[in-house]
Amino acid sequence: MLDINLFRADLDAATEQLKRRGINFDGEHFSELESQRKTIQVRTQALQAERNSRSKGIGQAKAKGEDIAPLLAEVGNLGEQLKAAEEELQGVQAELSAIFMELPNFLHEAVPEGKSEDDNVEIRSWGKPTTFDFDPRDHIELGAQLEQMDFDIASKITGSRFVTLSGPLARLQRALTQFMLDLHSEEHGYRETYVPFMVNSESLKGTGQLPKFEDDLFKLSGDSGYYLIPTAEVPVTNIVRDTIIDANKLPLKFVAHTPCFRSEAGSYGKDVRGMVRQHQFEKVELVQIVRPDEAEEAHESLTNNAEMVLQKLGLPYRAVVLCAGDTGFSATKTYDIEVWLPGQQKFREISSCSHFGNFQARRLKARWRNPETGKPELVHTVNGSGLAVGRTLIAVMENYQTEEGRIRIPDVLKPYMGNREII
RNA sequence: GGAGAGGUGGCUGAGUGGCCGAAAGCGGCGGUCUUGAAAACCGUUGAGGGUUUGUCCCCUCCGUGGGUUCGAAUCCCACCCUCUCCGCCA
Repeated sequence: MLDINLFRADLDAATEQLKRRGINFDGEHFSELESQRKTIQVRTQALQAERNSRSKGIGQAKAKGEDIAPLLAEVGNLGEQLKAAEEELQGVQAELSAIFMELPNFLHEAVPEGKSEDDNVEIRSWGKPTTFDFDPRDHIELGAQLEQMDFDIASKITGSRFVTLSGPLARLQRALTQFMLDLHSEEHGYRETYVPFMVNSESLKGTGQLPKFEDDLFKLSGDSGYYLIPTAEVPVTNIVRDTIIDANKLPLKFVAHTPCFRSEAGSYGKDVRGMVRQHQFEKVELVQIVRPDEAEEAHESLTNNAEMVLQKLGLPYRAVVLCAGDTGFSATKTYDIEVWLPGQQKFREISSCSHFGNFQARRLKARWRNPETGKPELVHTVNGSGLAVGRTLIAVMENYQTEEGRIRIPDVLKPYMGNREII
């Protein structure tokens, strides 16, 4: 959530910021609500103060054994006035809060202007797109030929956008997961974390998926109100919701492997074939909770941590900074890492690393105690995929394929594959 | 699923209608003492918001949401969570 004080202090500047997001903020409506809020709040608090002092007076009179009947009569309809004022205030505050809950984060000044992913800017690349002396197959064909990846069976079991893996290919996905978890926990200093795969709506509000993006989520029936997680970011970041963290505990660095569930509403016709866009997929997620002055650096290093997975796997990739129109709701700046997929002859997103500033922290009430001020202040949050396991599996399959349609095992995965060389 | 107990400040824990934002202890911070440290002693120490910039005043918060009352941590209702026992069960 954005800081309402930025809007009070300089409404024009705030409105300008939102324009970069393509949002026309109704400043007049806001100002009107704000002045209402001010008036009503002052009145409400004055009434509360009066109630308190009169009640106190009655208490003291009673303690002295005086007759309190005249004092009670004086109170009159104060209670009713107060109740009305409190309800009015609540109404205005709810309206303001609803507006702010739906406003996206301000963009970092380094974010390039632009409307779609075509306007993202490459910042670096690693490796060269893999070349073959035969026509490379895509993962769908490879998986089918190996008889270890089946979309038809999955659609029978459940529906479209699911997959079954079997045999060595299923193990390869597990190997990738293990490899990533080990790399980040042993070499990059993240704490391995296991979390619930279902969350309540408070957690989803905290990280920004709700209230605006309910359609992208799977909600459980029944009265729990729980949702399947769209990413481990939700349960992991909510670890620090409603807490004040000691300065010496920061930064907190978590790595978690979870399945992710996304309804992919609005993506009909996109990546309908194959494992690129599924309702269920595995992901290893990196989350950092940091001091504000260390956030930029944390974002860079977290992105590097994610890239290291691809380097160790020997998969060519490039990193881009997302343009204004492509940057997600809660993020102030996002780097996407795109891996080379020979089957599509394209770079495809395999990780998205975002810096949220204090946007999530404000919703989460996640704070740290700044030793310099002695006061609780909002932390900053940074996270990214490290990596999307399903897409990494695809990338390994397509980049490591042989002419016969088999898959060589990257060196770093061999220990996790019983030293197997090839599938 | 059934029966019972309980949710209070960073922690432990008192508080059954007004003098309670809340005892006491621990912890934290500052100081005295000390060559230094410990101990001891003294002081201090919740969060959010409003008004204002007059650092004076005011408001809210004792699991959450309602209610009763002039007045609620305290009484009533609903819900959530934790613990114990029984049942069922990976």
